[in-house]
Amino acid sequence: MLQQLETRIGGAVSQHILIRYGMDVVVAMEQPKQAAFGEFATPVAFGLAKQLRKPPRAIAEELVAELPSIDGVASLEVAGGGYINVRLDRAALALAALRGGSPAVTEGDGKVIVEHTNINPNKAAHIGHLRNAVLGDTFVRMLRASGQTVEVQNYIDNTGVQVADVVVGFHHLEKKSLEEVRALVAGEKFDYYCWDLYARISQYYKDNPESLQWRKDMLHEIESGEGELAALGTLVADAIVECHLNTMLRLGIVYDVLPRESEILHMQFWASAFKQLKERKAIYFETEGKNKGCWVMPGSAFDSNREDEDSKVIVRSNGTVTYVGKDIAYQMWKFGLLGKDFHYKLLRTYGDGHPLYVATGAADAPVNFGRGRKVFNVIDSRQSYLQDVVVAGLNALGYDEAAKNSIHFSYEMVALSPRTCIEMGIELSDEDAARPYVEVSGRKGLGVKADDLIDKLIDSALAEVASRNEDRSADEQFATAHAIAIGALRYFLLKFTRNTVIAFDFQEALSFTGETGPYVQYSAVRAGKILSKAGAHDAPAPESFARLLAEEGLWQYLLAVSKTDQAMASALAAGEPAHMARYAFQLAQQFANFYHDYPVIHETDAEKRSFLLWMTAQFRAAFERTASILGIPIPEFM
RNA sequence: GGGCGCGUAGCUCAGUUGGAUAGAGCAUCAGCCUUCUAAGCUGAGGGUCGCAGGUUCGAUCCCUGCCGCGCCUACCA
Repeated sequence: MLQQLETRIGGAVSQHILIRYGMDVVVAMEQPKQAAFGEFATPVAFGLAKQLRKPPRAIAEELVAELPSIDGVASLEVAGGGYINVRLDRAALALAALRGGSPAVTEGDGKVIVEHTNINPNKAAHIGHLRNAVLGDTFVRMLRASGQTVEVQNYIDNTGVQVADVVVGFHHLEKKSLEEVRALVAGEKFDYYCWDLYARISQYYKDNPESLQWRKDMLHEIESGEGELAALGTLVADAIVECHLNTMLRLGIVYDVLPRESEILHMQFWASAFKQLKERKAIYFETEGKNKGCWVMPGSAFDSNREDEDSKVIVRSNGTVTYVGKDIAYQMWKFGLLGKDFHYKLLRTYGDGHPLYVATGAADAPVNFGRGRKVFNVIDSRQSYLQDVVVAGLNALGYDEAAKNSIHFSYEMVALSPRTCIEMGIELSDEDAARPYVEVSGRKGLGVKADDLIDKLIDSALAEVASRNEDRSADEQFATAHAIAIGALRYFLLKFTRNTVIAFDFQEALSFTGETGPYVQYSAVRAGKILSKAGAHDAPAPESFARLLAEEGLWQYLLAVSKTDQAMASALAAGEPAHMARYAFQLAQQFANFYHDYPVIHETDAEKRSFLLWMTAQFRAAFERTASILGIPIPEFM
């Protein structure tokens, strides 16, 4: 509601400038550095100064004197060299909050598709995958909270090189039969087993380059979809997908549909895309040079600085399509531009009844996916070049709208701090030890597994919870520890802006104090505790608002809880879940101060006590809304 | 070589389309638990916003050059 007020004030000033000076300007509203300057400020007079040939301060004074009164605004003041500071009508804001201002919801005009996670189904998920999934999931929650219809896709590359490599490992290195691998799948931590096997086969290739032929042959077997080895590939990939879904579920991350590469192949999505690309001359057949015999996209199509010689191979000389080619087909499908569709079957139903479908070749479940208006691909920034090629493909096909609405929601990688590498017993070269971080590598088996990290967080939280809450049952303690682990992990991954490389460090990730998820949870729990202890209470008397809000501290707290929508709007506009996380932290800081300054339950002034309880409830509501957008659960106790 | 990104306190990072005295956490030091949970609160120290120019009334932010670092630049994904 503060959000709407800000827009309204900006609009009123803009309107007045248009009438008074005949100038159409956008009035920027900002938050003053100091609370003493008021709630909003605009430097609009500075911008007008040059054109009006008047000092900014004179213009500001003119504006303040002539502006008609604005609803919800108590006063306007000129400050500094020409700022216009806005002071709000405190009681009016409180009254609006009491009546329950509706959260700002933008009307969605079509489905938004968010694709995230996309882990190769050949080994356990690691910390880098978690950043992708948590960013994607949080962004989805933000979009949904703002009223948009969102479909969450998790693409499964179940026929790619990485799966083939692990199958090679099972077949050639371990000489295991389908049945033997089936037994492994039924056991514990199959994804961990594959993690090690993948590292082994990668090393084996390195030591025995001639064995790379195994990989080529295996890819053919898997792509054909027939025979024992293809069955082995399916077994491995499906089992690992289950592991990943379970890992993500621990963090509250769920999906709507899993499109799969195997279906893209078998349903010949690529053939349709290939036909269109050829017809529209988006790609051409290279007859000379290093790419002779390939279908390529000219470099100038996806990068204006490139020469056409820097073309990107889409179809190899042996006739097989590259990943980018398949990705173009998949992206076309997302917009409903391919003229083909998957069929689906129900893969699982989540605890809350939410169904998850997986793509299949034959009709089964009567559901539809795709046909999005806007598509966000959550993919790390190392793949920006490939994402450019995909968009260029859409452009070349004449799908300008789709190209414009294809958004690479990029983020930097998660690396490991040298200290953490040493803790994990990873040997570092002198060169690596001197760097600020060390890149993780699935091939080397170098990385922090997601489940290990979650386990470690739960253990650490449980020790703390148990020592503080001896009277609680083991189940209750565990539930809280789990919530704290999720809160700590999700907040840790969200507090960095997207283009910051995270140097993962156990000590920082396991911290529960300071700017962390548990700090936010702790504040929310404390607010809940006050409310439950106070029991039923009446709404505060509106007549008391003016008196109580004259107290600067209380006014600042009311402002803080009223800023959730603003934080959301900012986070959404910037595409930065980190902004939402920061707001959650600031809210927690505000509550910590409130908690310290006002002994709510012990307040003797009845009117004030009623108001303080109401304020506590406002805090609690803001926490619940914000935490749920961040996917951070609030435990019953801490 | 080219493309993209980064460089802000001892460390890790924010910094709202250019705006008022550049912020937070950690770490360090000094305080605060018979009062709704100390996973907390208060205070202190700590800055040439990589360097040099330019644009502007005003630059951490925009432009140019330079220095340092990272990623990408495959008929891998």
